[in-house]
Amino acid sequence: MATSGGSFASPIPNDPVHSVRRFNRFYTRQIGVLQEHLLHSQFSLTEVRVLYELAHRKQLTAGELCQDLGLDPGYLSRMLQNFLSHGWITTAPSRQDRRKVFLALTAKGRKVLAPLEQRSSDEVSAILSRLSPVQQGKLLSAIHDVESVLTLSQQVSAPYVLRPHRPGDMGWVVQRHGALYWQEYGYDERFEALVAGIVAEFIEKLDPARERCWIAEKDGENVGSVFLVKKSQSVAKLRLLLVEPSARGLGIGKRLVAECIRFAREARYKKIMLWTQSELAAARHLYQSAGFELVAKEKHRSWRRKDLIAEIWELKF
Amino acid sequence: MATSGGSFASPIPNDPVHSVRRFNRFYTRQIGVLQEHLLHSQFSLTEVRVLYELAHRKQLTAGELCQDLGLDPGYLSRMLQNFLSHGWITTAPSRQDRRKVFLALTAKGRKVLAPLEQRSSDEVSAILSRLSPVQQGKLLSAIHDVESVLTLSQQVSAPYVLRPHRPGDMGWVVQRHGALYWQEYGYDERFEALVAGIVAEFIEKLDPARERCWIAEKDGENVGSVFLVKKSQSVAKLRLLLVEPSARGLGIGKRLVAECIRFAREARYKKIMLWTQSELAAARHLYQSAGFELVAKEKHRSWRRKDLIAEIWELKF
DNA sequence: CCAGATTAGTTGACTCAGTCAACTAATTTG
DNA sequence: CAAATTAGTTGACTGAGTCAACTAATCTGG
Repeated sequence: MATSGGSFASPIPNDPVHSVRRFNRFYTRQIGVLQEHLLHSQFSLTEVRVLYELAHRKQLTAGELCQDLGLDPGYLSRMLQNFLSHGWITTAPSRQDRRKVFLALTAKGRKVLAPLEQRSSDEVSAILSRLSPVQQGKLLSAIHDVESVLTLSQQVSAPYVLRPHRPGDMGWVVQRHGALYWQEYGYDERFEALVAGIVAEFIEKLDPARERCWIAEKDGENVGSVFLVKKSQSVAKLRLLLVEPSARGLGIGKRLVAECIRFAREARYKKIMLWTQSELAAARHLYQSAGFELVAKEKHRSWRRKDLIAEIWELKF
Repeated sequence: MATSGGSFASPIPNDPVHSVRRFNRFYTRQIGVLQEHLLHSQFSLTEVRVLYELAHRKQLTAGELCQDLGLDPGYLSRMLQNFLSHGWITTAPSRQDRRKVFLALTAKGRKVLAPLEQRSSDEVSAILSRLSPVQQGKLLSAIHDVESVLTLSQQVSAPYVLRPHRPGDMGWVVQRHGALYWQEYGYDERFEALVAGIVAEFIEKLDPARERCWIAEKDGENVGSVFLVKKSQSVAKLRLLLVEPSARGLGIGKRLVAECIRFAREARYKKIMLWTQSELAAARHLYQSAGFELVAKEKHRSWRRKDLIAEIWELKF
């Protein structure tokens, strides 16, 4: 493995971020050295990754490869045709969906991959063999710790995705607004009816170029929503921001608001306005952080509540 | 960070090579995710690496950047000119060597780099903040272990390089052959004289297209040698293979022989032959492993030794 | 001391890994 | 059942990086 620059015996900074970033640079170099033999193979790194996946998974389609390896479909298509022409893979059309083909490595394909796999193993083996048993155990234990800590952390707080709305979401938005605002703030079913009217109008009059709904999804479940709707040609409205309690603290709300703002700018609105209640502290904080300004307040009695203060916030571009 | 596929709780294979390779794939994905923001910056990954080095080192030349980052000089040249035109770097010609220029990041350059550095730190910080203090400590301890084990291992067995001969090497070859063969096998100074004659003829009659000497160097010191010389148009001779005792066991001898063979093939010889003594067990094993075949043996008395058996080995292409 | 070799960096021409968009055929959806 | 969407293909292109020839400066050996 390539030697890292400078003496390792120098004092380790206490800053964990610095330590992790330095480790990342260090390990990038290790991986670079290990992969160097691939640069001298007949395959590019990406080709090796594709062959590797084909060797280790069954019933694989091109679409899945694109998804999992982050590849351009056109690029992969050409790569697979090249592999086919060399006889390294076979294709079998899916019976369920004749657009899809299942890909598999042939014996010949395994044969061309085998030396690369062997070489990769040999290089790691060489590294390990330079370590004493004690040092080797220390290394293996450490990489196991790194992997387990990070993997478990990711499982605990798996990332969420924002996606456009799809059938079923509107009902969910209405249902969850109704339930949560009742639970958390005591707003009665008239609030839920208001939400239902908002989403009905959104769907009935949707202008996709200038209006959108985002749903936050985590582990296959909806956990948040926000809408941007057109108030006028130059003014947009941000509505129905909601994050499930179980998904709070992950930055979902902030991200939903940011997406709204981004889209509104793209759509060349001059302003976003929104109507909220003074007691929705978390939401108000998000708006404030995003640059919205409070421009109006008004006391009102609604949804079986007698003490509400409505607020209007605006963000000018 | 991206979640790795499958459950981590599955039994860990006992094979250390497999574990390290899996960790390498895992960590490549982590690093890939961390670097993704760079893909959306105005800089390529390589540009960021160059800017980073300029930010953290002084008295840096283009040649040093090429050397340390493995960059093509022409490519770097254009990159640096681009940086210069944006005002991100300055150049100062060296007083000692007017071919060289010293490079430095300007305040403007630091300004464009700063958000990327900040973003990198923020991402690592986000990861760390998702960990409990206990888990964070575990991670930091583990990466420290990985880095220290591998770094110390590399310091102990820093890689060697093979390079062509340069002035001074011939004397070294003669001197070390003389000393080592006397120490290890009792060959007297007539052996050293033989070696001197071989290297003298090599230099005097060198045909660089078809003859070469390789010197193995480790930590700035010569630790091995081998020569390939022309016996006839179609036959090459491998001569003066030597590895210092302190550098044995690292595969240097194998590598020297392999380089000879590679070069001989390139030069379109049909055969390599060599003359060795039966008692040079390590060398004989290397030749055998490389495909050489023993074709002749002859007892002889030389160099104050009365019991030598000379052997002729050949490798046909 | 000087011609030839080597080095530091530049310029011209090129390769190819990967991107983007338009396409065809098949499937899904309202 | 028409329109929308999806899986994969094809055409055209970009730009990160390579290779070789170049200029100017330095080093080396005779």
